[in-house]
Amino acid sequence: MNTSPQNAARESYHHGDLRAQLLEATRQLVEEKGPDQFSVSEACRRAGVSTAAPYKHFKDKEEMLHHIAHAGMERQRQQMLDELALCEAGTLDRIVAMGRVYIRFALAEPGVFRLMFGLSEDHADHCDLVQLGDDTFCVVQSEVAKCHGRSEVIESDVNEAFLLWSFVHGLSFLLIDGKLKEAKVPFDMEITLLDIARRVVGPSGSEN
Amino acid sequence: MNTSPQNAARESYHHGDLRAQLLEATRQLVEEKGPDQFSVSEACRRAGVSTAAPYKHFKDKEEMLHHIAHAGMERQRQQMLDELALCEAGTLDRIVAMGRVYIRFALAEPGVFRLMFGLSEDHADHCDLVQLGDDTFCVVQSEVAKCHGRSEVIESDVNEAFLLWSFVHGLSFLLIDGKLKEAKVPFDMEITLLDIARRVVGPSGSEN
DNA sequence: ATCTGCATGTTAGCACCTCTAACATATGTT
DNA sequence: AACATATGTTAGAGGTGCTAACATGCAGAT
Repeated sequence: MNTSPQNAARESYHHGDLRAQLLEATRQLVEEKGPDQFSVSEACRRAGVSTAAPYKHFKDKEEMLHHIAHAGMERQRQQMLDELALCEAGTLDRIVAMGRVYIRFALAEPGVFRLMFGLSEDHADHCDLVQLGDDTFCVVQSEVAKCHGRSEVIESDVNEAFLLWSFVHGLSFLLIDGKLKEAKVPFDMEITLLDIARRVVGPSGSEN
Repeated sequence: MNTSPQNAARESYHHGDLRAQLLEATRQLVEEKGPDQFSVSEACRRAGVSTAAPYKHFKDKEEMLHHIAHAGMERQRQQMLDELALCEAGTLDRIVAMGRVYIRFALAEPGVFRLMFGLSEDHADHCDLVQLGDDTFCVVQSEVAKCHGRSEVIESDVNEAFLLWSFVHGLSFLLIDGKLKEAKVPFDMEITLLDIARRVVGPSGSEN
């Protein structure tokens, strides 16, 4: 807790803010090198501590990454809520806005985005991540229902929300994996999102 | 080249079929543990050779995984062509069939599927993977055009094909990541695919 | 048939990584 | 002041990717 807890060079034996600084280093490295290439050692180097230090704050490497993924989901969710606050209620614009935020987040933080969804889905332990994702999904369902003039979510709303989610999720991955560069697909994000919203939250394609 | 190149216990100094056997072990491990958890050492153990042996056949770990991803793409592509051969030309069924194969492959071989798309998109080196993906994507474009009664692919076909790809890609990942378990989305694959095909390769949602 | 070259296996070892144990130092409670 | 606790350190075990140097066997030239 000396002059500058930010700087690596510290004068006191104790760090003062190591936990937060390790998490920040982890987040940066996940972005720079990708979740796979992240190493605890490198985060330690960046924070200016020994390689054993993190284990006073985190159970293991997985737990560090888990925190990053969790924070990412909360950031993404908050961005959605912020964007929704700017749109008129019950309009397709709100659907488009959520998709825009989803994809914008993926493009802005591809490393964290990959972590959020790529992190092992091994049942428990990560149930808070699953919970956060579900919460966000529920917001989408609710918006779809409102577009149809309903205040209650019915099964077809769930279905349409899930179609929308699949689409933006897939588009996000194709974009950050660069699959659309070579395939020379000329597309405008805003138009595409509106197009999809119209096609999905519109006249149904089948009786079901 | 003795009695059984399959069995780990070999009598001769030389293995006879190490390259193929290492690739098979790699494929198995990628499925069992996931691409991240795969280790060359373990593949060696499974093939019954020392940890240095693979480097007579492959440049590095990355190259081994690359082969698995490549083989996966070819398998997926072949499955698509096989399935297409069973469908009547110019029908939506063909679109549905391709989506079905895509998702079925992801569910059957999630490890390889992740590898196919998760493997570093670092420019060159993997250009053959990109090429294979593009080839498959071109087939989708062509099928979309045929559904519209065209023999030539025009820009709107590319766009619709890309919407379809995004959707099945996203759905595949959501499924193998188990995101749809907790969200209790009740859906029938065949109906959903047909639904999407109708919505996308149907009346456009916007003028563009 | 033998010699010799090359492909393909081995062991040894470096550098790096995760994580633990044992020890050191600062902090705050009594 | 004494002590318990939190949080840092060094040392090291065990795993991993990969290379260098050496060993073995196959195959073609003489």
